[in-house]
Amino acid sequence: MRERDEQKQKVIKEKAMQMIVKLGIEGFSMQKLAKAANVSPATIYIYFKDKEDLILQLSKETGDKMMEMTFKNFDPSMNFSEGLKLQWMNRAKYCLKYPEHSMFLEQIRHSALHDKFMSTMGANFKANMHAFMANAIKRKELVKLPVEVYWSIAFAPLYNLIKFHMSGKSMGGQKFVFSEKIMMETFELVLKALQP
Amino acid sequence: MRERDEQKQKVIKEKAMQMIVKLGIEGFSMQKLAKAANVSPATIYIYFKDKEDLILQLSKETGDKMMEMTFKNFDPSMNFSEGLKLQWMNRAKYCLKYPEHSMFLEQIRHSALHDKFMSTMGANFKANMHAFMANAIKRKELVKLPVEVYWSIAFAPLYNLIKFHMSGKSMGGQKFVFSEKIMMETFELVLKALQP
DNA sequence: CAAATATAAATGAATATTCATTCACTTAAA
DNA sequence: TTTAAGTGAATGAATATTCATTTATATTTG
Repeated sequence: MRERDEQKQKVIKEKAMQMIVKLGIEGFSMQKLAKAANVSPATIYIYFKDKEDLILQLSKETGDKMMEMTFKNFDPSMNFSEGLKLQWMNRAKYCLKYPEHSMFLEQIRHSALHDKFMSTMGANFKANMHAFMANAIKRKELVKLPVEVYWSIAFAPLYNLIKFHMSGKSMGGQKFVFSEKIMMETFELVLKALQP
Repeated sequence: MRERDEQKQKVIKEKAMQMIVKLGIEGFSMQKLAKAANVSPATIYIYFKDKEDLILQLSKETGDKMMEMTFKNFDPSMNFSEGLKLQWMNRAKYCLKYPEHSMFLEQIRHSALHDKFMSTMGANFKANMHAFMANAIKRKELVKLPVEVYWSIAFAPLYNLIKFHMSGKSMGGQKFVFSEKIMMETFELVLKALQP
């Protein structure tokens, strides 16, 4: 019996991600992928049921790693400003260390596959965040508000900065580069909004 | 000489937008569009140079209308909290009145055509926003900060709420419906962050 | 005023390419 | 020797775009 060449699967996944990031899902095809990964189109079908399965598997792995890094060293019982800051740092670190992965996830988020992807995503992420919020509100370190409002203020600004950074420019087309200084300046204002 | 049936072009554009919103750019094709709009594929090429031209024209028109509504009754010399509130109201109104248009623009924003689209977009939008910021800072109604930080705090939370609303759910997959109450609650916190 | 002409709109079928996927086959190694 | 990995070429459907015609109508003629 011949063994699977796991290296081969790795190359297929890497090239698939690169291709989706560069060309969008609309520009991604199995035949182009086969060429880029130096395998026969048929080989891809040994490792993945079909195109959708390939993209979903890739999404799940990437999403899991992102979640793992986001909650590294995090505990829902943490003091609010510390806990939020840790999450900002973790998220930023992930996006800057793996820009390709985070751009890939962004593509998935805006594709027709988004729902199928989300249904595989962590339920304990939700639990974690709720516990963190509830603790912070009880300790009067956070104003009382709906989760959606909380999330929108606590994280949307960070993701927006990262989006500017990724595209290399902000709204007018002006150049923009992310820095810890800019991030912390933004963080302090967000904290001001959320603290009682 | 036979005249162009402008109604026909209108139907083509409407169906194109619907199709892109429903299926994503990756699921959009000229032949499917022809069928949906009840015209011959060749007819589309009378009105548009090619597929890209069609999408870009549609994007430009949609983007222009969005900008127009966003800055309705707005003046950069307005008092800060009033001016920002007006923009929030205008943006929310646009997204809720034309959900299809705003979802379409969201698709374009995350497609390979995004750069070409942005290059056609308003330069006076940039000027407007800068003037508004500068005035507000001078009057000490807004803390001094880089445009990117300003934008990320001033608008990203609103767009995030709208995104939740459009998808009908928030982060955990929980149901979510936008309301003016929720919006104003968020707005007040954003204001707290941005005011000195 | 009506018939003829000119012109561009509109078309359905065709083209050449690319797509996802499968098949009959070869190759490596347990 | 057996088993599954791996293949290149094929399949049939879908893709963007064009072609040779037909159709409608504004203008020009008789």
